[in-house]
Amino acid sequence: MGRAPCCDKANVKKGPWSPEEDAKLKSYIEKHGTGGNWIALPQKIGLKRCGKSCRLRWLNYLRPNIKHGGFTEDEDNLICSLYVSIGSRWSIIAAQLPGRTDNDIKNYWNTRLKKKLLGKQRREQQQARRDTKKRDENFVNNHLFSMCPQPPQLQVAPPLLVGYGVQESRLIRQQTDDILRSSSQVEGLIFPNYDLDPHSNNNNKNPENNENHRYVPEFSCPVPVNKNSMIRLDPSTFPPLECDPIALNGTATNHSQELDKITTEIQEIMQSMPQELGGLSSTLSAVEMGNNTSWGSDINPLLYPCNSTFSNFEAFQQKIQQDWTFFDDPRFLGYLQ
DNA sequence: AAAAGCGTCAACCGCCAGGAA
DNA sequence: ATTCCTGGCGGTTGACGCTTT
Repeated sequence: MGRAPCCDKANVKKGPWSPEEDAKLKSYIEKHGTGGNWIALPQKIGLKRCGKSCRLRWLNYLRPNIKHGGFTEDEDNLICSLYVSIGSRWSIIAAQLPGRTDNDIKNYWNTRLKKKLLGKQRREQQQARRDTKKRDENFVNNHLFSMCPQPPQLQVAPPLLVGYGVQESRLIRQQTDDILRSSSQVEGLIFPNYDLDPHSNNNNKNPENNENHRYVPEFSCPVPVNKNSMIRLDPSTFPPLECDPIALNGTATNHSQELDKITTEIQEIMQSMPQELGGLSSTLSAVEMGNNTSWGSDINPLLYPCNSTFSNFEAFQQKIQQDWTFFDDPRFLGYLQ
């Protein structure tokens, strides 16, 4: 049995409000207030409207000092920045914009601002990718050795863990993310989280999601490597290559054994994780990865503890090449640029 | 000129939290 | 402690008008 309706739907008018209805509602509320009970209000006035409808009409249209349309540049900026930080909590956003209603702001965002912001973001990201690529090329070509007058002491560690790749099911990714998030041993991690993707329908529904995690825009991940974590999973545990990743999503629950194994593995690794994460300048290659590659929304968290020291760049290169051969795995094609 | 497509926005729907009974 | 009711909220719908084909 569903919930009882708040009013008798059959005897209630729906659709646009007439000027007469507006006048009745407005004059009553101006004289007597709402009486603290919207449901009872329409009967008192003699309006064949649902109480909720009256409330909405008053709050969004009839109430004094309401501004409609004509958003200023400042208001645009404020809405955008609030949206980025708190998501679609329109009532809170509206509270920062005198005279604006949450409904108006929501409509304005959905019809105009979103497109405007996304267009701007896309242009900035394209530019940032070009700039970063150039900067890193310059850095590697011209400055790396000049910055190290002594034989460079490059601290580097192989990736402790290698992330699940594009072929993995969403469920596995979700699970590993959840474990990483819930680990209190590692602080300051930034978790690329598709659930906070502003393009997603489900984003930001749960305020808890926003407390400690930052949204990392897709295709643009200037994430400091030392604040990330990387998971190495044994590629042999991955689903077979010929699996269609989309189909896999639908059947991921059949892989419960595999999930359990991965879960245990990750938990063990998290327990042995150092409190303080390293990640000095020696994480160059990883930085390049983060800034230069097309991670897309499948970006994985990286953890990069420093537990090795190299006396020269060649040794560093060699070690990196060994450790990162994982990425030659065809399953990660497209994962790196 | 008519049809199709698109953008806008008022209004509705359904869920949830919190307070009253 | 539980149930019920209401207000508040965010997502979605659909009417309307404008633009494009």
